[in-house]
Amino acid sequence: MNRRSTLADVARAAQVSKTTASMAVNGKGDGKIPLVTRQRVMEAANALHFRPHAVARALVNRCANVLGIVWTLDPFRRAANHPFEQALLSAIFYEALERGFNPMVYAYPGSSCSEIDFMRFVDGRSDAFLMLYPPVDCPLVRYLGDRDIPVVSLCSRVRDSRARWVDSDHQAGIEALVEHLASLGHRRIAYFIGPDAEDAVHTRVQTFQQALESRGLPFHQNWVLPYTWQTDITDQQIETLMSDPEPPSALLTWYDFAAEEIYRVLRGRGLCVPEDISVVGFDDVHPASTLEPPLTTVRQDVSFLAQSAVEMAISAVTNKDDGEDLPRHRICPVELVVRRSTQYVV
Amino acid sequence: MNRRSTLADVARAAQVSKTTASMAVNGKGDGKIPLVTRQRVMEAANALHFRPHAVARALVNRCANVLGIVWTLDPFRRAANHPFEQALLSAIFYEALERGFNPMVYAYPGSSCSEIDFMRFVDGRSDAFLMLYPPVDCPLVRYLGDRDIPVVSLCSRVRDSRARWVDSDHQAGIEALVEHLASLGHRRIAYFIGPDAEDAVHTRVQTFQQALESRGLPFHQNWVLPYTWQTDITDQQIETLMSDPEPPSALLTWYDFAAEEIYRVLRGRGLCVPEDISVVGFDDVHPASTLEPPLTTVRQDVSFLAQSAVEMAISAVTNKDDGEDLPRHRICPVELVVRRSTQYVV
DNA sequence: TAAAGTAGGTGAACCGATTTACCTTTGAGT
DNA sequence: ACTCAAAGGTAAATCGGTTCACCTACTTTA
Repeated sequence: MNRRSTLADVARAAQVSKTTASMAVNGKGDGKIPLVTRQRVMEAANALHFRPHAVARALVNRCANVLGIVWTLDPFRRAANHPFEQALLSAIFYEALERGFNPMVYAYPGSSCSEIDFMRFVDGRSDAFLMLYPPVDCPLVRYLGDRDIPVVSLCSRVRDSRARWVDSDHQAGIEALVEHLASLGHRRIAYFIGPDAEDAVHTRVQTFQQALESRGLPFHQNWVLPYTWQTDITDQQIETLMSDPEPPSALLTWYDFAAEEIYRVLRGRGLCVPEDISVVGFDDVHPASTLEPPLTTVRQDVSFLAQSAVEMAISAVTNKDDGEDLPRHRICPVELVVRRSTQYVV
Repeated sequence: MNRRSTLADVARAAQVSKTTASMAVNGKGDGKIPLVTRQRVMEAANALHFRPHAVARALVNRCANVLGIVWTLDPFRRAANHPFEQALLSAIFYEALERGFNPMVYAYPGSSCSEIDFMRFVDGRSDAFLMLYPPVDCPLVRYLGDRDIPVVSLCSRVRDSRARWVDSDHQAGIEALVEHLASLGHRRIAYFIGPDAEDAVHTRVQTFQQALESRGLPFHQNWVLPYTWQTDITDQQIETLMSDPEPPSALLTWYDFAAEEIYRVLRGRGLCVPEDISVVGFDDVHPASTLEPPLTTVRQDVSFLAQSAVEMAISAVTNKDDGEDLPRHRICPVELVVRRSTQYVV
C-alpha cells in the first residue's frame, strides 16, 4: 500500500487514454464509451483502489465542493455554551455532507477585522460560506460579496444585497407567545432580551410591543430588560420588577437557556413557576423539556434552517453563472410548544 | 473585481519570473533575491490583491494543511447534546486554526462501515484525522493506517499501533473522587456508568473497584449500573438501590449531564443532595457549577486535550518521513473540583 | 463511388502553484 | 588574461485530474 494510484495508472492498466479513463470513472460520455470499455476501466480502478484526488479535481473544476462554516470561536461564546447553536452546527454539517459538500470550519474574525484576517477566506478552499449570526452590517460579508463568493447568513438578516439569508419567523414566534399568555389572562408581561448585537432582538422587541398594543395591553419600555448572563444582575432586575406595585405576571425570556437561569433566580426569591409567575422561552432545545416545570417555548426548526441554508449555498455555487433559481431569503416557520411553565393568571 | 489574480499575474506585473515571484511571496530564497526585487514583487502582489490559491498549493505540496475532524453526527448523539463534546470540538477548531490548519468535518460512518464509506476520507483533502471517541477497534482507524494517513484519537485509547491518542487520566479522576468520598466517611458507593462502547468505561470501573478495595470498602457488582438516558429506567434503578437495607450514601455518575438528571430523579423521590446522598459527576462542564447544589466533579482539561491532539496530528503530518519527535500517546491530568453536592456521611 | 456521418477514442492544453536544474553576469583571485 | 565562484534569475517539469479539438475507421446515404 505504497503510493496512491492516479488516473494515469488506471488508464495504463485498462489500456486506454486518460481522457477515456476519466470519462468512464465519472460516468460521462454517454454513447461515446461502450459498456465493455467502461467496465474494463472500472475493474482497473477497483483493482488499484483508485480514488480521484479531490484537490486536483478542485483545481481544474474551479470548485472544491467545500462549504465554509463561519462561526464565533472566541472564549466568551465557547463558555456560553449555546445548545441551539450546537444543534444548528451539527445539522449544518450533516446536511452539507449529505449533499456531497465538505464543511470546513472558520473562526469569525472578531472586532479586529482587517483585510489580513479576511484573506484566509479567499484562498480557493471554500466555494461558499455559511455564517452563523453575523452582524447585519458585516465587513466579512461585504468582502466576500466583492469577490463574488456566495454567502448565506443564518439567523441574521444581513443587509448586503448580494448575501442570502435564512432565519426563523421571530415575528410569528413572539406573536404566538403573547397570544398564548394573553389568552391565559396575562396583562402585565416583561421581556428579558438578548445581546444587542443579535439581529433578532429588534424584530422581537418590536413585535412584542405591537402584539401587546394591538391587544390593548400595556407596554413599558423599562419592562424590556437586557439579559446579561450574570446571576446577580438578573436577580437585581427581578427584584426591581417584582417590587412594582403592579408586578408582571409573565416573563418572556430571550431563550431557553436564559429561562433556566431565571427559574433559579425566581426560586431563590421564593417565587413559584407558574403559580406566581409564568415564564416562557425561545428555541425549544435542551433543557426546555427537562426543566421543572417543563418550559413553554417556541420551537425553531433547526433541521429546516440548516437544510435551507445549505441548499441555498450549494445552489449558489452550482448555478453560479446561470439564472438564479432559489429565492435568496427564507423565513422558516416556528411552532408554539405549550408546557407547564405558563398558567391562568389568578 | 473580476477574476482572482494568480502568481503569473504578479510575476508579469513585477517583471520577474514565476519562480522569483513565488519565492518572494513565500519569503524563501534568502540571499538569492535582493530586497529591491522582493519589494517590487510584494507591491505587485498587494496591488493585485494576490492571495495564493491554497488548492493549487496543496496539489503540488502534497499537503493540504487540513485536519479532518471525525465526529458522530447521527441523530441520537445530536439529541444527547453532550456539552463536553461541544467544548472539545470548538477547542479543536480553535487550536487547529491557530496553527494554520483548517479543520474539515467528517461524519463518523456508523455501524454500516463499508469500504465505500471510507473512501471519502482518502481523497487527498485532509492530511491527518482527529477522531472523537472512536471505538478502540475502529475499522476506519485501520483503513487510514493502511494508507499511511496519520490518525489521532481523542478520549479513546485505540488499539491500532499506528494511531496516536490523547486521553484524560481517568484513573486519577476516579481515584480522587473515591478518596474524596472516603475521606468524608462514605463506605457505600454506587456508580452509574456510561455506554459500553466508550473506552473509558472499563478503566473507570476497574479503577473504581480497586480504589474501593484498597480502602477496605465494599464493592458490589450490582452497584455498578448502566446509565441509560431514560428517566424511568434511572428512577427504577434508584428505587432498587435505595430499598437496599443498607443503601449507598454516595453516587458516582458517568458525567455531569447524567448527574443533573439524577438530581431530578432523587428530588422526585424526596431525597436531598447532599444531606441524604452525595452525588459526584465527571467533566466539569456546564451545568456542573450552576446546578443546585453545585456539583462536585472532576475537571477534564478541554484545552489541553484539544491542544495536545492537534499538535500531535500536525507534527505527524509535518515530520512524516523524518524521525518521529512527539510521543504518540498523551495522558492529560485532571483535577478534583469540590463543590456542595458532597458532604460528611451522617 | 464520393460525401457525410458516427462510433470510439486520443493528444495536449490547462487549472495555479512549487521546485529542480540550469543559465547569465559580474567580480575577485592568481 | 583566465579561472572560478557567487549573485540573481529563469524555463520547464510537476502535482492529478478535466476537457477541447481533433482523428481514424467504419457504415450510411445519394
